[in-house]
Amino acid sequence: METASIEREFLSRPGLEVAPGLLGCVLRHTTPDGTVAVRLTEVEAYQGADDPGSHAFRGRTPRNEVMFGPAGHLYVYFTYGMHFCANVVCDVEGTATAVLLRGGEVIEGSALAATRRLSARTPREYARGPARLVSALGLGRSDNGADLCAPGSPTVLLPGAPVDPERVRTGPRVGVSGPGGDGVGFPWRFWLDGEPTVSPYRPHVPKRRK
DNA sequence: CCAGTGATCAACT
DNA sequence: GTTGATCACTGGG
Repeated sequence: METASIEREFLSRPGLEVAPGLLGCVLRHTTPDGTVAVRLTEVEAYQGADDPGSHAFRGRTPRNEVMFGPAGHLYVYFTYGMHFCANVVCDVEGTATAVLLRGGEVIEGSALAATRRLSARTPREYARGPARLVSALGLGRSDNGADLCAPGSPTVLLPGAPVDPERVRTGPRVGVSGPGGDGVGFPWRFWLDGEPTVSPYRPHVPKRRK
């Protein structure tokens, strides 16, 4: 029997509560080219209206629409003119919180991931970083809104081997200022200690005007 | 270190 | 309708 996906009920809570529980879980995506699965080793929580770092901070727009929908769907966005990143939408419908998938280990479809990540020098780099993870899985704009909890979905979130709570580490979010970023406020980034697929920390850099 | 690349959105005409 | 700043990043020096 096929392994059942993570239950939507588990995800229907604030992203901050859900995030550490996603470590060790598996995101699997199937396309005509084949299947790649990634075991999550690094995630970040994003809140809604009271989180300046969140895409949902300024309210509902066409881009962040799926963040406001029910839990268990994928929020995929395009950034820096060339990259996609993916979040698991959390919380109840109308409340936009989510968890950014920042890093993971490819545990299935390594050969296919390699063809999608030509610049990677070692397999650990296939999904080390949010845009790399999306690229390795073969996700894109058309996967925005995909249901991760539906039986038979080509994009599915599965439970993984249990994680030792002692290995869960927390810290500020990457590339985000204010609450939950820099050293300020809350540690909204979660990762598994000792995993080589956790992306390097980079502080937020304010852009200078020309 | 820093350039690339284009969608997005607020602030304007 | 247009402008301009910003951007939850990556790869190459």
